[in-house]
Amino acid sequence: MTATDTISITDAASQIRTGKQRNSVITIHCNCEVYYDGRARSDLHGGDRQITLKSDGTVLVHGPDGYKPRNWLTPGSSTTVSVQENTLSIEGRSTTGEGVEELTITISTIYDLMTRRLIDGREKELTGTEADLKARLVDDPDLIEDGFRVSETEWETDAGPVDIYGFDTDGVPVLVELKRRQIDPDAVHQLQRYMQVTNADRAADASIRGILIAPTISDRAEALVEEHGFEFKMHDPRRKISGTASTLDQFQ
Amino acid sequence: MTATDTISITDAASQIRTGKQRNSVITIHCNCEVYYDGRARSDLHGGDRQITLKSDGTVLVHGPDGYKPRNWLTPGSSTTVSVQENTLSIEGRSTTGEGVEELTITISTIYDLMTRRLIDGREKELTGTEADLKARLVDDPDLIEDGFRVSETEWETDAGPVDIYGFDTDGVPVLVELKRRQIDPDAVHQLQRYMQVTNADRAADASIRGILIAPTISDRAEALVEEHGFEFKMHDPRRKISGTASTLDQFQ
DNA sequence: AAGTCGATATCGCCA
DNA sequence: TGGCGATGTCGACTT
Repeated sequence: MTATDTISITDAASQIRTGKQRNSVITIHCNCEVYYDGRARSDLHGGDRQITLKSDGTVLVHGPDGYKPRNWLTPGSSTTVSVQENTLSIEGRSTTGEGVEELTITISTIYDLMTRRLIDGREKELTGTEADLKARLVDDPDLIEDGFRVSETEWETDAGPVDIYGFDTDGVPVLVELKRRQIDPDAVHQLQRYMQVTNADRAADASIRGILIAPTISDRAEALVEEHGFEFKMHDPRRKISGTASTLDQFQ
Repeated sequence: MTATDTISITDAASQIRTGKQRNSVITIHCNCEVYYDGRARSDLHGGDRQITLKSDGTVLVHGPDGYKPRNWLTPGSSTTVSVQENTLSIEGRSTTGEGVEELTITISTIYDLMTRRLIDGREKELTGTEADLKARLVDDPDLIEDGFRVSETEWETDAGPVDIYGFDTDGVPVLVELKRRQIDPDAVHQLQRYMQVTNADRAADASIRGILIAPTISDRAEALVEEHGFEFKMHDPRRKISGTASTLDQFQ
């Protein structure tokens, strides 16, 4: 046994090779450098990281902080392991995307290593998405506006699909743009383009309304909303839709 | 010792608590269910996963495949560990973002567990980004167009910052929009908005050019480019910029 | 295969 | 701190 609390390079190489053969997930705590060349190029200096080799070829190099990996290879990559004098190299290669991507991990010290065959389905129930919001509004159009009548969802135009297309109580056509997050200028411009191509198909003076539905709106976006004569309605993607501040009470 | 190759719930709880106190990264291979409630809501059924508790509060629940975690909490979250009859619960809570987010992991079996203090700086050299491309074009404007003169980068307009603003050999103003990836319709619309607000500040008949620079362009985007009278120039973010197909030879 | 768009996007920059 | 755009975005869905 070695004096330090680490795993020998040769032991680690053996375990990694066995794990790969068994389609196991391999997780390592180590000190390493990482070089990446592909869509971009990066040099990650020496440091302690967690390395994950998934059974679908994914490679993740995580630091001790942050949501995103410091470096990675996307699913479908292939990896090889090799032993040098005092280092263990893991070289990954991906050709699934456009062009070749390569990741070279040079490990100087291995603190911990574990391999395990992980079996997991993909079943996950997720609610609170934009699709859920749309479904609820279609199911109960009064939430958009009293007497609103839905004509079509994902209504195709030359500028792309409109989330909800319908008519108000006066029979005036309405384009509805949904966002589960804050409305930014892009969202307003998107609605603006829908309005343009839609109006182009109609009499020039035909009236048509544009409504944006989201939990919040940025200042710049709000200015654009007023400029274009659109309307903004608050909503909580987790609850029922609300009107603007002045009409909030009716839904409380 | 137990007959199966697993770790006892109480042992695991002890190790996790100790690891958290030491600001270690904790990595677990286990069978678990995960419930999330926050910006959305999700139910992840039982399966084998890799769980990572980072020293900054980040929680990641990875399956055996894919780049993205099945569930997660962003940095700054706090976690508590508790032991039930036959399960180990890790409950995480984040209040850093807008609203509260909660993640509940119920572990039925622990296959492997390791904790380690990982020390890593944030130093990483990355090249091939849009910023790099812009720097190279500013450094050598002839790459954009022979005789091009850069006036400003990130030039602020009412529609947002223009990547590069300059003049061609005839003194005609040029707005340049850069993308390190393919030009999509959004990018063309973005340039269109810059053109609009810029032209609004000038004589209505003042000429001004719009150039999009990217490695490729989608069909729909190309149609928009022609419609608006813009120009598209190919570039390889890793190499030197090229002209359109007809002028490619001059750079070969 | 390519295009398009949503995301519990995350992340960094700058006002 | 909020707004805004880039990301080696990823991933799902449509054509």
